[in-house]
Amino acid sequence: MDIKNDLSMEQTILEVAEKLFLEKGFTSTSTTEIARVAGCNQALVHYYFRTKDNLFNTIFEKKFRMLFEHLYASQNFGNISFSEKVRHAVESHFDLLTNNPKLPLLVATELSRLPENLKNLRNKLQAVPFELFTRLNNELQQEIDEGRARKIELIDIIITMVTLNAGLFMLLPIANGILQLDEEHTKELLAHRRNENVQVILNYIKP
Amino acid sequence: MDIKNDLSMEQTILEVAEKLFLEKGFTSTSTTEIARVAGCNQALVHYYFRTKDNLFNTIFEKKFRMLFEHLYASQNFGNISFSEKVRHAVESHFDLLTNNPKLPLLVATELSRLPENLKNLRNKLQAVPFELFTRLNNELQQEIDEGRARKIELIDIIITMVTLNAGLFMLLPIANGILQLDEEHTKELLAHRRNENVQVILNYIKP
DNA sequence: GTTATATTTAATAGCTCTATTAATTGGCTA
DNA sequence: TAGCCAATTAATAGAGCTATTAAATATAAC
Repeated sequence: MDIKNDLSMEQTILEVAEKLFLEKGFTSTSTTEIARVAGCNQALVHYYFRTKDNLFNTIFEKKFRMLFEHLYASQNFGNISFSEKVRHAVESHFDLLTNNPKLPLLVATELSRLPENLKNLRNKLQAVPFELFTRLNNELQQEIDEGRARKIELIDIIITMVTLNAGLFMLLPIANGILQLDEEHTKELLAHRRNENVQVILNYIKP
Repeated sequence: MDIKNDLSMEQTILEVAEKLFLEKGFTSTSTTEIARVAGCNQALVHYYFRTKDNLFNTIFEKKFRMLFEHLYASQNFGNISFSEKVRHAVESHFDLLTNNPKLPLLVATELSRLPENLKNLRNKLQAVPFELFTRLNNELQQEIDEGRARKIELIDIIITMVTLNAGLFMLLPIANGILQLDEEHTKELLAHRRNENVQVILNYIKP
């Protein structure tokens, strides 16, 4: 049905699998369906990746790593004010999710249901760069000392940002269904909420 | 293994099914396992509920309805200030999720993957009580007019509250895994975030 | 105590899924 | 062209799942 050409079949399988896992989760996606959509025999999926678990973990690890490393990477900016850094972090995180709207739900689902996977992932991730965390913490402390922020913990800012942004994308299909939004209005809603989420965080920090 | 007595077997099956569906989702839960945990023959599950879909929908509809009706019900308070009403709504929503921590993820997962279910649910729900929405909107307008709130839409307050609270519970297992929290520290985190989420919303509204 | 009714079980048909194995095809090289 | 290796397929074992059917057991009614 969905045969792709001019890509190696191994790559095609990976891409099809990623799409299907994101749409339907691990359990509801079968190697049989992956093969059907990729346009190859089902045994080929196992030839390249041996097990369904292997295939899934290959994809999942890459995506999970991306989410995390993005959080660090989005903070490599020098000479702007703290609140501009916060704005940039929120927007950058939001944009990442806009490009990967189904990822938060997949991550939440698969890690809730198989917490032991989280242990493996945790070991494979580079540790949270304490240097970065410390630096941001110092900047925040300075903001507080100079009266530009209320007394607040950095971790709470991060948790608020992540739950707010990821929560929106995880609940978006429901909001769409209830509010009966078409694609155009969904885009508008997202553009609007991007600004609102920035506002929520900035007001949260404001003294 | 988990045989329960002194309840009708039909009720036991319902309770076991609810627990398993919440833990593992629809697809990963089998009627075979439900029967095993309930301590009865697998055919009995189908005797009472005919299909797995039926059983799931019975449970899911009840839970979904609860989530919605709670949102309305938590707003039947007369003589307190608007910001106290907001605080109460956020805390009450948070507490509901504390008692049903796995529900948001189940709802998000199953409705994302089967959007047609959402249509059925939508019809079965009582329509959003416009009277309530209008009344709150009027109160908010008055707050804005009198300078106690900045110019803001009611729907944005609601979206912020729901994504913030539900997002936290959906991501909690991940936070637990990453931060290595035991049960005690998880409780502390939740108690803390309950206050923070109130603060986030109140600051979001503040002029 | 017998009969009707509700509850529960055993057995099984019919699927679909994962994973493996052996055979087939196709391209490249010597 | 023969031979090697990678890519691909056909076939299938073995398992689990849903749903149904018929039989067995318990419960209540008369």
